[in-house]
Formats: sequence, C-alpha cells, structure tokens
Amino acid sequence: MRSHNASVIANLAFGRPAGVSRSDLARESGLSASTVSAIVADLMGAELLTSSHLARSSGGRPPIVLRFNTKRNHIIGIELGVSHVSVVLSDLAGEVVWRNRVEWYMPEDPPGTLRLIGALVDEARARPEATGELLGLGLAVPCPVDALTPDRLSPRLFPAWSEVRLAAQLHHRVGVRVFVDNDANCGAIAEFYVGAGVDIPDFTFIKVATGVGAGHMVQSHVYRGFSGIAGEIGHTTVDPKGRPCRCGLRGCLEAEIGSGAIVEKALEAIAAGRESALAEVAGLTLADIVAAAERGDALALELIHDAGAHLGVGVANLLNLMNPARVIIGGRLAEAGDLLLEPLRESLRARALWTSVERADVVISSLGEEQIAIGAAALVLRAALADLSLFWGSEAAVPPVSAPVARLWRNGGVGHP
Amino acid sequence: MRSHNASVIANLAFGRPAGVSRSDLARESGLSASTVSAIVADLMGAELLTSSHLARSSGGRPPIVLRFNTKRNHIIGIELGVSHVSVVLSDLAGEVVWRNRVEWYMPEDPPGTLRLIGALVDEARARPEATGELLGLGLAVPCPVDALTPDRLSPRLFPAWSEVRLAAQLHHRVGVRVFVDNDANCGAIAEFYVGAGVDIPDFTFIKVATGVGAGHMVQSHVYRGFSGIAGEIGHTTVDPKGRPCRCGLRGCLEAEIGSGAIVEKALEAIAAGRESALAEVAGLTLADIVAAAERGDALALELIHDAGAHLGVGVANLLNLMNPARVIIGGRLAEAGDLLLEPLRESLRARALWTSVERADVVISSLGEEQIAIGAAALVLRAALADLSLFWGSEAAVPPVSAPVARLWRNGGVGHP
DNA sequence: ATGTCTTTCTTCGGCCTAAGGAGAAACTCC
DNA sequence: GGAGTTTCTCCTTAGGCCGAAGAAAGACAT
Repeated sequence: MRSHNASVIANLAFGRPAGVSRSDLARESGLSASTVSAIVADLMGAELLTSSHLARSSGGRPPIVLRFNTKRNHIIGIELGVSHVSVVLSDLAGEVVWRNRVEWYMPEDPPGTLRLIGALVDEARARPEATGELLGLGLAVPCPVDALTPDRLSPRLFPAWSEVRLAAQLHHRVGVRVFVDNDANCGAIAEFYVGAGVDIPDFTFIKVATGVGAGHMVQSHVYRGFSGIAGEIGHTTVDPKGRPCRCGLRGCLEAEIGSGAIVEKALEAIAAGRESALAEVAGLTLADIVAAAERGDALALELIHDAGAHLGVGVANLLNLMNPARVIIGGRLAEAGDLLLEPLRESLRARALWTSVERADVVISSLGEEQIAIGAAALVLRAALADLSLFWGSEAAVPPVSAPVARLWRNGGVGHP
Repeated sequence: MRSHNASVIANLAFGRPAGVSRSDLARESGLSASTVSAIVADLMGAELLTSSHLARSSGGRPPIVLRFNTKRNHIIGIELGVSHVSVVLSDLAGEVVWRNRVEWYMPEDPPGTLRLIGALVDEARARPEATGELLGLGLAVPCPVDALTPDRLSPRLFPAWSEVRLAAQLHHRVGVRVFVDNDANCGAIAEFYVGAGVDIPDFTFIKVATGVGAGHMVQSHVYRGFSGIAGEIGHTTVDPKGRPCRCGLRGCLEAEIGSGAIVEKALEAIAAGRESALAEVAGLTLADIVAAAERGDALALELIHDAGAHLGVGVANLLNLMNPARVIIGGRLAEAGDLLLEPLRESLRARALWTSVERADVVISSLGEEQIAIGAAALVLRAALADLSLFWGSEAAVPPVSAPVARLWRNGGVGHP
C-alpha cells in the first residue's frame, strides 16, 4: 500500500521536471496532505526527491519546490541490432549523457557479442557522466520477445543464439538487473518517456528500417498480446498482389517498404533505364535514397512517396483496429520526414470518411539514431518507477525480468484484477 | 481498500460457480485467511454470497462451500439493432432466464423506440423469473460509442437521434443505472463472462452481420482506444481492388463479407446465369444463403467460402497487430459454422510462416441469437463486480455510465496508474 | 475406540498507514 | 499591522490486514 502510493508520488514528481509542491502532489494523487508529506519525507530520505528553492507565493505560504533527483542513478540502454550495437548512458530523466555505436554483425557470434556489450558497459560506467549507482541495464533486441522465454532470442531468426541466455549472462557479468524487450516496444517506451508519446496513454510506435515493427502503448502500458509478439505490423498485408515477402506471402508492409525492398525497387528502376543520381552510387542504401530525395531526385522521391502511401494503408488498418491517439514513425525511413509523411497522410485522407482515421495524428519521431537504445534505458526507468524497491538496492539477485509488471500486489491490498 | 478486496473476493466467487471455500479464496486472492473470513461475512450479510453444504474433507475439517448468489438480482440486457430490439432477462451468472425479440426499424423513430424499450423492460420485470431487485440496464447500440458523449448515438449514422439522450431517458423511465456500449464490445463482454472468452484475458470478438465490427478484450478489459472507437475492423482493407464500400473505399472487409455484399454477390451470380437453388428465393437474405450452403448448394458454398477467405485476411492482420489469444466469430454469418471456419483457417495457414498467426485459435461463438443482448446484461454485471457498491443500492441517481471503469481509487490507496 | 494429524475457519491483539484537524510557517493584500 | 491564504507538519483516530492461537470437524493409524 505505502509502497504503491510512494510509487504514485514518485511518478508524479518524475512527470514534473520543473518541480512540484507537496500540495500539488496531494491534489494530483488524491492522497491527503499529511500522507503526501510522509511519503515525500521517505523519498527525500532515499534521495529520490530533492527540495530546492521556494516558489512564488500565490497569496499564502510559498510552496517548497520538489524535484525528482535525476542524477541519483544512471542507466545504460543497449540496442542490439542485427548489424550494430548502440549504447546510451542516461540519467533518471531519460536524458542521454553519453553515447556510443559500434558496427557489429551479431547473428553468428554470441560470445563476441557478449564481450562487446560487456566492454561497452564498462566504458559507459567509467564515464564521469555516470553519476550515482548503475540502476540497471536495458536491452533492446531485434526480434520478438516471447513472454514464456524472455531471455532467448528467436531461434528461428538467430539459430546460433538458441542456447544463449543473454540477459542472464549480462546480469552475471555486470551485477545489476537486466530488462529485455523487443526493439519496437523499446521505441514506444522511449517515446512515452521522452518523446512524442509523453502523456499519451494510447499510441503506437512504428519502426521502419530493415524490418517493420510496431510497439503499442495501451493505457500507458506496453501491450504485448497473448504470447508477447503483438505489433508485427510488418507482416500485415497492404497489397495482396505486391512483392513477395520473406514470410512467404505477397505484399506484406515489410516487403514493400523495408529498406531492402526500397533499395531493390531503386535498383530495378535503374536497371530498367530510369534516370537518377542513384545510378552513380555504389552499394546503394536507404540512407542514400533518402538523401537523394531531399536533393530532389525524381526516382528517390517517387520511391519515398510510394513507401509513404503503402505505409498509409497499414496505418489506416491500425487506426481502424486499435484507434490509438497518435502514431509515431521512427527508424531509418522516418528520416525522410515530410517527404514520407505527406503521401502517408494523403493515403489516410483517402480513408477519412470513416471512423478514427479522420482524427489521425501521425508524426515522426524526433529522438534520432539512438531512439531504440533510449527506450532500452527507459525500460529500466519504467520498472523502477513502478516498483521503487529497485532503487533501494539489490535486495536479491533477482533474475532478469522482461515483460509483465506484476498485476497483483500483496500486503495491505491486492492489485487491480 | 476493503471495498476493493471485497470486489476481488466477489469476482473469485463469481468465477467459481461450483462453489469455493474460504481457504480457496485466501489462496487465490493472496489475502490472509482472517481477512477473507471477514470479507465473506460482509458479503454474506449482503446476501451476495451464500453458504450451502460442506464439501468432502481432504484429510481435515471439511470446507464450507460458498456460492455467488446468482438470484440476488436480475439484469436486463437490450440489444438495439437497426431493425430489431432483443431483450434478455438474466440472473447474476449471466444466465438467460427469459428473452424477447421484436422487429423494429429504429433509425427514424426515437420516441417510439423509447416506448418500445420501456414496454419490453416492464414486461421483463414482471416475469416471475425476475428474482430480487433489478440491478441495472445494459444497452448495446449499433454504432461506435464515443468516450466523450457516451449517451449519444452517432449523429452521422442516425441523424434523427442526434438530440436524444437515450440512456438518460431510460434511466429516468426505469429508475436504475443504464450502461451503454457498442454492440461488438458487448459481444466481447458476453464471451468473456459466459462464452468462449472465459478466463482469456486477451481476445477479440468479431461480429459479422450487416456490418462487421470487433470488440477487443485486452488484459480482461474492453479496449476502446483513444476516442472509444477501436475495433472498426470492417473498414480495414482486405483487397484494394475489391468492391466499393459505403465508406468510399474499395475492398473493405465489410464491403466484401457484410450481409449486403454477400447477398449482392449472389444476385449478381444468378443474374449472370449461375445455377443455384437461391434463384428461387424471393427477398434473398444471408440466412437463406447459409441454409442453402448447408444443403450443399454450390453457389452458396462458394459465397461462404469466399467470405471465410476474405475474413481470414482481416483476421491475419488482426493477429499480427494485436496477437490475441483467441478470435471469436459471431453474428449472422457465423451461423455457417465450419463452412466459414475452414476457408478462414486455410487463409490463415497460408500466412503461417510468420508470427502469431501460427498459434491462432479461431472459434465460432456459441451464444446464439441473443449474444449481443447477453453482453449488454454482462455490462451491468461487470460494472457491479468491479464496484460492489452498485449492489448495495442506489446511493444516488448517478447519471448513466458507459465506458471507463475508474482507474484511480481513493480511500486507502490509489489505483494502478 | 482413541489419539494424532490435517485442514478449515474464527477470534483477538498488534501494527501499518491513511485521514482529519489543529496549528505553525510564510507570504499577500488591504 | 492585521486578516486572509496557502503550504506544510504534528498528533490523534480509525480502518483494515496480518499473524498467532485456538476451535471445529473430519481422516487415519494403532
């Protein structure tokens, strides 16, 4: 009970980086002023809250400004991509204070990957920006995370990893709790804490890069579905007569707008004699195409435009099915910005006669290249804010957790069923 | 706090119609035996629980069997369809004890509709099966229910109703609380309490009749999305080159498998000279087509088969996006049973190389024609089980509620954020 | 038959913690 | 300078959960 209310207060304070007074907290939490005072005293004793100056009076005693102590701990977030590893060091506000990125092809070398991550973590911890204790390690992985076996990469996508328990080994190596989640879910969490999803309880984040995946926030929680693999928007059908997909079907969203597909389309067009600056580029990548589009290359523009239109179909289906308040687009393709958004919105407007599509609010993520790694860090932040005992220290070497925040709590009450 | 735990206990007892002992409740709720005893005493005092016989001993004192008193109150559930009104009288187990159905075209006559519903409610209350007090009225309406204006039918679909506050008027007329929700959401709730969704926290119910709509249960709660209109699966695209839809697009699921579309397809085929028993039928309806298919008529079989295949595309998209544990199909078309399910599953299997589709569990609802009305009744049951004070009586003429069960509770704790 | 053990349920005392009121602190406005 | 406000704290009260002890009722072994 007390710990739960303490968590509520901590969350409120976290959400008010400009500072809050005790009476604000009482109003917003619905708790009594005396209870709030007691909880604040506890949290200040634990150095989770600090009180600074007095605020301007509004006709009475001026309120004491409380702030969430964002420097009490640091967090390390790791994005494990198929061909790179990104690391961010963040404070408790989710602010990135240091970053690093290494190109690394991970599918076939688990031990090397583990060593690399270990070294990167050591490097991060040694930075002067790493204030306080390390609160935990967040890890974003490039495949669905199954609720039953959170600590195992998909054996189908990464056969070499099938026996590796990555999080457990990292836990052993680093000595702090490790939280794992899918990259798109991490993206959603990043947006929820420091991006375009702040204060929005229901939104969807779509990552469009090599693959296309979505992370859903539903009522301020990551929605994982029955077996933890919700969000596979990449394999929804947007054109039954479209390009073949690695999943065996035709016209999956990923087969149309994944980096590989767009590059292929470009190469096909060039081979067919189409004029374009892209013809000059050796080892064409999506980044090249986006850059060319920004310089006005007709073929590149057309490719991005088509991608936006296709994405619009998928987004329209998503809006109809789930009615999120906002859709946030991230990943490599999102760097095209308005060039992508314009045709996407147009494709949505064509469906605007009906339902939630017309209230659609589609934006591009502004968190940049480390977006997913930031989300991995926010994974830890989220867990700690939901269960403050993570702050009070290593009560036990609890095995790494991933998905579910416990829905039942004991001792003075049982949680929402 | 107490009231919340009482609700937990009541829910557990409700979920065990065969009876539970106090120590079972303690085990399953995580509360202490003494607390459970105290709560049970309260609930028995309020006649919500009754104790009957002793169960067989398992080597010690035999447990006292407690049962949820399903006859303490009755509930009336109303399905307001476009062309009919269904009423069910149910007990607190969601068991239908009386039913009635009237053909009635409702879009243009709000006052007449209100009178009709009033009369039906009076009739139901007068039945001897209506034991105890009337707990509340549940109302399923054939359009999205907006979270901001729950008590207003969609002005776009029902212009004549735009100024009518249906639930408020019913509340005034009948004197009990009225709960409103969309028909597909009611369908989902019906399945959750007495159908194929019992004990499944994440599933989707799809109603395929004139329109096609879905109701999502997410973590045992109805998911309504941002503006309360999630579940518009009828307007997801399953074939961009398909039939025109009333929404202005092509190949919406509803345009392919809604009753109207299937009947039209049948008429077109007959007009094109296709042989079929359907050619004899005047005023062809979907029911005729389903019946003919069951008798082996080739055209009818083909139509149902196509519908199943199209539905499969929509369901596959749903599975990929949301990964529910189960998909339950209801509505008129579902009466085709395996004739529909077979091609649907085949259509899914074609997508089975990837993700959640392969674990798909698709079934047909078995609740029959009153399914939606049962869900309307379950709406009341659900609200009362979540907030037992509804049982203790009319503390106030609270205005009719619809969507959200409060997510924050006071007095001894603040709810899950 | 009798005693022991097990399981279920109740009673009682203790403790945690939230609420409420009184009061102190610190400022504004008249 | 006084009245009024707003913020915060201290103290008392009370709700309600828990644990321990005990009572109830049967199984089972000797």
